[in-house]
Amino acid sequence: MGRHPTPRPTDGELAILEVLWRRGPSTVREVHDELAGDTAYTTALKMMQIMADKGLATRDTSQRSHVYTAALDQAKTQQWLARDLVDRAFGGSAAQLAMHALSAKSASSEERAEIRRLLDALEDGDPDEGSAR
Amino acid sequence: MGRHPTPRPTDGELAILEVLWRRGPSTVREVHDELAGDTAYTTALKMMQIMADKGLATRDTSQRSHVYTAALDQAKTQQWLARDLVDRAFGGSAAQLAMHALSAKSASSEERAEIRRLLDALEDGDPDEGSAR
DNA sequence: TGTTAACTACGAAAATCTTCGTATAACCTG
DNA sequence: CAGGTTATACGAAGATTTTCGTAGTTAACA
Repeated sequence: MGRHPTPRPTDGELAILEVLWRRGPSTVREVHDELAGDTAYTTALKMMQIMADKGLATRDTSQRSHVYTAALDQAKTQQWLARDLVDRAFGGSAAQLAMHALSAKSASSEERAEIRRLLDALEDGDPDEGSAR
Repeated sequence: MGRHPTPRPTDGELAILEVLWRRGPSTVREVHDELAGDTAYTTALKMMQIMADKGLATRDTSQRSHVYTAALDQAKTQQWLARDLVDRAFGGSAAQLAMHALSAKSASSEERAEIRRLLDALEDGDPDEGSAR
């Protein structure tokens, strides 16, 4: 089974995942109704079927209306998307991505404080780790 | 012509852009030789032609061997990729992306210090801007 | 109970990505 | 200058993404 390393979700899939995260397990109808765009019902259906095939979502087919659930929670997915971009475009440096993101779109002072707290926590965690691999 | 909003570079295109950034303006042969994978010369050629069509790269055809140049420098591209991911998967919050990236792949103490300096600079720039926009 | 409504499955089309083979044209070299 | 080398152009195939229409099935209800 799933010998795939789980592919990166496409834009369309990400939009559906967002609905699943917000609503929790949902039927195609429920997801389709929340999707902003004006796509046909069967488009959402097909995408969700493909997502189940790929392992991006799981589905319960015990009822007539199948119920889909995101395979990974939002935080885990965000983490993996962040790591993926770090590897593909930032030479593996998370700090580089963090800084480019903050430069591109600045954060509120509250968010900045939160980042400082995270940095403090990392500081405690490993006082010095250099650019380990 | 190219009235495209400049599409996101694909994985293959990003690999080529990385070579162009490292080497500066280069011919297809030069890029192909540096590309890790064992793809055919004409594959690199085709991709670079498409990149020129899309506006990801420009090319000088005055010589027999055309010379390609990345349209955007690495920093600008990284900034736009970061912003793009922030919008697609982090609800527009750069801070969220920054934190997920740092959690997924921690940074060295030196990098952490650099991030603090950036935060300080942002602090000065706009003492308080909340979640404006 | 016979229609209508709601669902899933299937197939297919248009776009884009990635991969090359082949055809041509231009350049060197002896 | 002939023959081999190196470039670009073109076209095409297989995969994937996004989009639906249609078909067939199950459920609801009047």
